[in-house]
Amino acid sequence: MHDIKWIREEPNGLVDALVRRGTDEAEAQALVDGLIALDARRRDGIVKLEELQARRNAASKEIGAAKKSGDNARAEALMAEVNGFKTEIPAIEEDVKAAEAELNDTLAAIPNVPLAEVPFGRDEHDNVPFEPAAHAEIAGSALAMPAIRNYAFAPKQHFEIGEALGQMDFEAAAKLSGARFVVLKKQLARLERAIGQFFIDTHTEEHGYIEVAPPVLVKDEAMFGTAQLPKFREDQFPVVKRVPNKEELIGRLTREAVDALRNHPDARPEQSFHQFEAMIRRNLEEGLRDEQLWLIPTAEVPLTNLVAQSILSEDELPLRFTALTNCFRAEAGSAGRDTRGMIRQHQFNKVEMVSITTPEKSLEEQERMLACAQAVLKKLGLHHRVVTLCTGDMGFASARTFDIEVWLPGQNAYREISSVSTCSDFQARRMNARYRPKDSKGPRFVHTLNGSGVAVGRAMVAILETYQNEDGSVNVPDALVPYMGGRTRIAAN
RNA sequence: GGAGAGGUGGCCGAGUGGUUGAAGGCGCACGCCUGGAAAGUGUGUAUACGGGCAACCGUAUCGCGGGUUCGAAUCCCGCUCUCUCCGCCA
Repeated sequence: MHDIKWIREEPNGLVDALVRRGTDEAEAQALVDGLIALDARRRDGIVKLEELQARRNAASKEIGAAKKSGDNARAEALMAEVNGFKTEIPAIEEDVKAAEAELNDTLAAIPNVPLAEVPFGRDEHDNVPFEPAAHAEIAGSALAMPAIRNYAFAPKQHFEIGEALGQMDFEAAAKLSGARFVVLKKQLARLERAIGQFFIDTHTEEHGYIEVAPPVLVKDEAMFGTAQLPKFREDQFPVVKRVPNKEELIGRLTREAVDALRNHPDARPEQSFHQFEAMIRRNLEEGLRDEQLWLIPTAEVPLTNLVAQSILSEDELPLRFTALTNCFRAEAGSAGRDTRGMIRQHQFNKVEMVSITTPEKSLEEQERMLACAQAVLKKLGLHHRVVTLCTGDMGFASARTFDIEVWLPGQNAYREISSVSTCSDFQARRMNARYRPKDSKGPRFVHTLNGSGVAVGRAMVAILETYQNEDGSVNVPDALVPYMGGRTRIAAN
């Protein structure tokens, strides 16, 4: 979410950012002009409103004073004057609210500004190689990049391997849940679990992350904070807890309340019951709404929102959280893509890293986080490369993103296995997450970063394809052997 | 799910319609006192939005939303969260 003050003062900053992300220039200009007009309308309203409120408050105080001194005539006169505001104030209030709501809705759908050094581009073909630089100090980052293995046979794809082992069952999953799910069995089920354990242990024990076990169902506010909502609603899985027999319930409760009032000794005239009934009904309808939660698409959502609505002290930063969770994605726009195998599922496990830092430290932290993600891949001996996403390929909330693409010999291709982003203060604004600088000049917004550390399902895909043998068995990478009960090889049975 | 109690500033806690943005205390900051420190003492100590070059001024905020009123922390309604007891449950 952008600061409207910044837009007001530097409208071209946002226009440029939108154009770099691929918006047509005229369209971007119109959007920004609209924002500025809404902001002007809102502020004009506020000035008028506050003027009236100030007069009302002053008069009310005088009324109090007049009544105290017994000057009833004066009190009456003031009350008559102030009565005039009773329609004027709410009308302006409503207009300010409407302008503000429209302004916020529009702002909420505008993506973050890419950092100046992010390469311009339209899509993933314009991404550029990333050269590892400043993050050599991270444990594991000194390990050499695993080489691409040579095979004396044609390497198979992971689903061919898994199905031949009898331990990866897409048909069973389809029976239970439909397309884009998988059932793992035996050693592959364990391998999946082992990979997650290994990742999270590495990040907590070697990289200083705090392990978190968060809810995977979250409220609208959390999804708004990390910017899945409102724009990407269709990509999410909603979970609704319905209020049963709502209409009947509201009717009954309203009747009971009205009867109670009617039977009250101080019951007022019949007319006031209708007003009362309307109010009760309105409140009940507001209060008994179906409860709507969302399945998280990534642990970024709960982890980042841990700091929502808070003011941290600078000493606490950086905060580094990690979690192993299920992730749920509707994959609404991906019909036909990656339909075979485990690459693109509605449900998968992922280890996520989230850092909360000061603005000064966020770029450095992003490289550190990238190194942490690379470290687990190197320990597994998985060849990969890193790219800096171009402006056109970056996510909505990101100011700069590095993708790690792991080598899949069966597919003969690099596939994304981790995405490491700094969101600058974009999410922090949405969730009002701030910190108090040491030289306290009032609170500032934190910077939030997130990165996969890494996707468990895709890591398993890479392991199966990388460590496959000609006989269909798969070697267990050394780092995972302890997590596999000492087993060094996965074979049928 | 049922019954009850409660939610006030960084913390504790007063406050049932009229200079209460909020007493008092603790904490914190700065000063005085002291050889230095403790004790003592004085002053200050929220956030957001809007206006102003600024000093500063205005508005809003006592869990959240709505209502009554000239005026609400205070009265009414709904929701929510916390605590206690009962029930149910992995």
